[in-house]
Amino acid sequence: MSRWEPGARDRLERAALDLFLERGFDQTTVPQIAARAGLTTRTFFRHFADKREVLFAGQDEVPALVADLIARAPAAMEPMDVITWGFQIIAPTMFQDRGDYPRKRRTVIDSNEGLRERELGKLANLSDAINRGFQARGSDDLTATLAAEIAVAVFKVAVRRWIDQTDGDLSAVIAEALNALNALTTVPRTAPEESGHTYR
Amino acid sequence: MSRWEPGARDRLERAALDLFLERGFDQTTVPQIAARAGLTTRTFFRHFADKREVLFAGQDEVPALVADLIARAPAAMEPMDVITWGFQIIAPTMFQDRGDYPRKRRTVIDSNEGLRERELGKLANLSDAINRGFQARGSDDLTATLAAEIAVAVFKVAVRRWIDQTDGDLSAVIAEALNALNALTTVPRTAPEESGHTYR
DNA sequence: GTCTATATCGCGATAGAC
DNA sequence: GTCTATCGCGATATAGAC
Repeated sequence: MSRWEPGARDRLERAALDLFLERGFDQTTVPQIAARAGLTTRTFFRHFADKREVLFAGQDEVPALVADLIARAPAAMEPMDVITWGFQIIAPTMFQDRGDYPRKRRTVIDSNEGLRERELGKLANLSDAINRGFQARGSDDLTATLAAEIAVAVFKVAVRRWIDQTDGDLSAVIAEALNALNALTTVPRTAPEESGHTYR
Repeated sequence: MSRWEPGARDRLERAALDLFLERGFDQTTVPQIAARAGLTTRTFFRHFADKREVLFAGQDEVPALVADLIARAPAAMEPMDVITWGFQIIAPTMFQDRGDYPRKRRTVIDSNEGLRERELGKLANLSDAINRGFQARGSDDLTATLAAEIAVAVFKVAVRRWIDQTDGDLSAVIAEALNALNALTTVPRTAPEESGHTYR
């Protein structure tokens, strides 16, 4: 829609990922990324707040989408069921047809402390949105916060496992993680006690 | 023990926290911190990898300590019980006699995205150590990872609540969080089913 | 798009402890 | 002498200001 080549943002993302894989994140400079995309350093920073952000493009809309989803869940559903239900809805479409991209991206992120931190920050934003979603449904602060943390933990663990195993679909891995969580939290206590269990 | 004033590291930490509170994290420069501590910029970076690290001094030993604790738990204990047991042991001594420091520190960290990310990174290190600890006890990878995530989530939520409420002791807040977690994960499902529950 | 501040780090020197 | 903490200089890239 202008005199510039379209898809500048996209070209920057690709150039960056390629360079990160070729020479490492630290060894790649922003001028190098910009040059490979046929753009200037200034343009890079117009599109991305910092060098790390180029690996997290479009992720800032996710929290709002998930919040919407939670708001749409049947009102009577308990938090853990909302989580299970929500995963069933979004898992099938997540990371659809992204080819090698998720794996490459993970390789780069895992290789750098700063990138791992940035990813955790993005997940924390997601957790906050989920937290607010549950509070909007009437959960108390503590319950909503814990539920949000658990949802994100399951998501994080499942996605990593899904990427590690070349085959399989994400829904199955998520179901597996939810089952493991269930087993973990419902296992009989070493000191057996009644249902109204209380930690002291 | 030398011609230099001792406690350089300590002075840097104090100077940094004070300046961060006075003028904000971004508005504070490393030379300013060093100057207030009576040292040079170069010395600051010899003690701390970057400007953020000065707020996380000594936290790198925590994962190893927690791993030790997990290794010492009775072998028959299930993961969730190890977590409860572990909290009971360390909670009473955590943040003992730190006065205003935890609250001031939290104020600064909450005020800056980069600092929040760094904190999440530290907690991820803790989670990894716990994960390995559970795997060493024989838990499968998925169970250990989820248990570690849950432990850290409870810790994170509890500490924040403890800081927010001026009074109260940490043990009580942790117990409260564990109870909420228990309620969250054992609540009857909306579609009631038998004990060997499986998500699909 | 240009200019600039400053975070960050490599290297060599120095000063006292042992 | 060795070891360690510190300092001073200089270089570079990020990131924000203009």
